[in-house]
Amino acid sequence: MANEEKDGYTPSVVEEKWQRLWDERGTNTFTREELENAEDPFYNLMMFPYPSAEGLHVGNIYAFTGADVHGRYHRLLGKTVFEPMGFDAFGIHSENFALKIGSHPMDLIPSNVQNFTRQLRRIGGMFDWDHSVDTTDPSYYKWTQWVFLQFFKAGLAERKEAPVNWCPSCMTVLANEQVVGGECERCGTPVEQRRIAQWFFKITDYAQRLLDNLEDIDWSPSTLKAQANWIGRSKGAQLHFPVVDADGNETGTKIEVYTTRPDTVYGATYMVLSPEHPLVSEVTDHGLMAPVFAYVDKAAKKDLVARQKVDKTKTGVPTGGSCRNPATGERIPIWIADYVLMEYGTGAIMAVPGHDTRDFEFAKQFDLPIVRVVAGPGDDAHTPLEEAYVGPGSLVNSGTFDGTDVSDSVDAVTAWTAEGGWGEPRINFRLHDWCISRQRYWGPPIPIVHCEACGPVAVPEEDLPVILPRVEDFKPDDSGISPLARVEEWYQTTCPECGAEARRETDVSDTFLDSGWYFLRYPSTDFDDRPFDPAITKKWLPLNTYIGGNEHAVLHLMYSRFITMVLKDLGHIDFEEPYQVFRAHGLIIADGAKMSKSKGNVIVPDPIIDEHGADTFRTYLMFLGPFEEGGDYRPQGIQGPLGFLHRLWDTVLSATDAEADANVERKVHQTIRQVTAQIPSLQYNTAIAAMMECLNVIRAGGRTAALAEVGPLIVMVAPFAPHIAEELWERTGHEGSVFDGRNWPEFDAAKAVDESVEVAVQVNGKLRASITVGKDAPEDEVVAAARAEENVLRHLEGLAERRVIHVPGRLVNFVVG
RNA sequence: GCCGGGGUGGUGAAAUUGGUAAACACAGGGGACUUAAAAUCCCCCGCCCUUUGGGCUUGCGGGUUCAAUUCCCGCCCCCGGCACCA
Repeated sequence: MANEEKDGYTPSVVEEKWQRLWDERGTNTFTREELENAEDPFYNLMMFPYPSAEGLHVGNIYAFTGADVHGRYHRLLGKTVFEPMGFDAFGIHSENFALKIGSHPMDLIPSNVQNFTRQLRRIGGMFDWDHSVDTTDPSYYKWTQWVFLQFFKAGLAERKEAPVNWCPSCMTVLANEQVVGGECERCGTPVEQRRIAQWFFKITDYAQRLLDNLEDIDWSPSTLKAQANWIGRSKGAQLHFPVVDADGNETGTKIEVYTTRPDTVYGATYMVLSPEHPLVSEVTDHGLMAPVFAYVDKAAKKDLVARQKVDKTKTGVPTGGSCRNPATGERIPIWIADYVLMEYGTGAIMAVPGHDTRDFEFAKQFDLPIVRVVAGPGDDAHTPLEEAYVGPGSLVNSGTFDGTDVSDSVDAVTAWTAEGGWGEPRINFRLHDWCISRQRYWGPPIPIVHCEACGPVAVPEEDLPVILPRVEDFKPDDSGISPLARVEEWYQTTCPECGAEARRETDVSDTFLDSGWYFLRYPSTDFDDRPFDPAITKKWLPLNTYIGGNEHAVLHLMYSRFITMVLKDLGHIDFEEPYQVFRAHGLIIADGAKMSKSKGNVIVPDPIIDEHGADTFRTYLMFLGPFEEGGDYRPQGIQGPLGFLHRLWDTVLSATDAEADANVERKVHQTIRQVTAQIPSLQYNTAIAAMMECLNVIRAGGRTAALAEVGPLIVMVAPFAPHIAEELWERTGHEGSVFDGRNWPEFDAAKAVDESVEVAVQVNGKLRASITVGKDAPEDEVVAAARAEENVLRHLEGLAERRVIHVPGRLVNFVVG
């Protein structure tokens, strides 16, 4: 073996032995009965990977190892820790990769999964391979389709038109990633928007609950913040602006606008409709139809990526039509501009250029009137505006509201608009309904049949799964929208309700639907007649810990929370938040950047494991920085943990049966205290440092250790280096696995107490000496000892002592002057 | 622009949330043991000076305090996410 060492520690031999024994003994896997009867269940999950052709890189291993350490620690506390692993293998990634290399995803995925599995076994993860999932397996996506049907039957899945990127040359829908500089990545034709019917899940119905529940779950603060921002609740008012004709008479039509600043309504000097707004043609003057529709057309031609880009200059056209501002009674013009989005609010705004930066910019561009209605400190009603003023102040030029502080003005003005019958309070969310349709091949078919007479009809549950057929030509091409729409023998069917000829839905569902419920499936993979068994689900869920990357802080975590909530409302489960505890891990940095294929700095784990072994590699990854922050991967750094494990091996195998030395024992118990406190809070780097320090004390001066001294270290190192821990556990006379039973060392506070402490002595805050005193020495004794130090005396000499500060066990500070 | 996270030796990083800044480790230097090498053990390792001592030092500038990496105010820079959300 390449890594054989003189001390007899050969990682590859030890690791192969224990990985084989774990498999043989079923150490990491549970039977259905074990899951049903577990006494102290602990469900420890990490986000499952997408099985790429490249295999796992060091960044993936880092995440999985950190989660595995957490799981193994709880196992050592005696819990039944369920730690499954699976594969999120559907989606555009796999599809595009298969297209690129001229292969088929149905051929690629199995070998990728096999390679991932091999790598995951090699790093010694405590994965229950008897309860794995692969989202592309019909036995899994059968239930993904079942989830869809529950939503459909509950009225939470609806079909509506939505814009997609459309390549007019290829006649196909493009994902945002396939639009390069506004052009189709394949043929270079400019991409436009097209509205097609798609399936949506009504997540917006749950927006408030998704927001409120954030209060009660234990997640990384940054993730909570990201979720709250994504939901984007804002409080304001919906106001109705009457449209007026050329003579100033109301036509009866009203334009609805949403605003978070109803208090600035006196400053609304024009209106803007989004190009897609239904009232565009109604408000436009006959003479201006041509330019207005040219503009609307141009906006539609922009692809969705370009449309969202913030341009320096705003564009727009006047309609010639106008509204009356109900606050001022003045007539104001109506414009069309694509800086107003149809998807948010009402698709129309009242423009307040004085106090909104975008409106200000637009007003300057088109020379529209700007009125000040908020006066900041030092301003009056006539102070000119050089830019939009959005700060605090009081209302001016606002009728009876003049002088009202802006902080109380929103509610006051909203109430006034409601009294006048032209407004009401309104809460808005930026969260949009979840479009789950994909006009693609590599996903689970949406289990719907379209019947001319009955409309969209659910495929009966007993007919699931709707199998994704093997289609050799799954490339999006010029024959239609979705690849499945070309497979006539597949989509032709009969209506489950009336029996007439009908057509299957040819869109597949979003990958986030696959990953939206997978945590429910793992404990129940022993059942093929139900998505999740009620008894097992009750025992094992919600999850105890979920660990994953912050790149999923929004979408995956939001969608899976939403699905869980709906399943609870439909009576399938009895909890609504799947992840009690979520922790985001940090990123591994290589050559100053996040590891990624495009940056070319990917580090492959296999050669490192070949050279040093999985235990050393794991320990190094956990040592190189705080787990939640990530850190720099430096190849040389592995020497530290490598030497540590070798020294541990040597120390344990040469240990005697002698009594533990009192000083060493104190260090050991201090270490137990620290490691026990730090592992649950994922402070792995300092926990490992503490163990290194402890071993240094045990070995100081080359002394021979007593087994009683090193014993606890074998167990404490086990979450990080499980193989060597097993081997040393066995060689020190234990039977079976260190992970069976509650083997975590007990902390004895009495044994950890230092008899004497070192106290810093300062004069005016500057360190002048350091003294050693008994741990409970009274203050006057400590101060006297401090004062007696020669170097302290010199600094006190001739100066008046004003104060003495004594922090027991830490310092004495003489304040003189 | 907004929201998060950061900025500490040659390097990765620590600091009990206001109490001796730099634990642990990498790299580097010196020594012991050894025929030799590896392994192991010991010592040095922020900067500067007039070196049994003294001064300076946690991105920059102020402040509070006996005491600030930690708290407050004002800046600069880096990383991640969102981005015309009215």
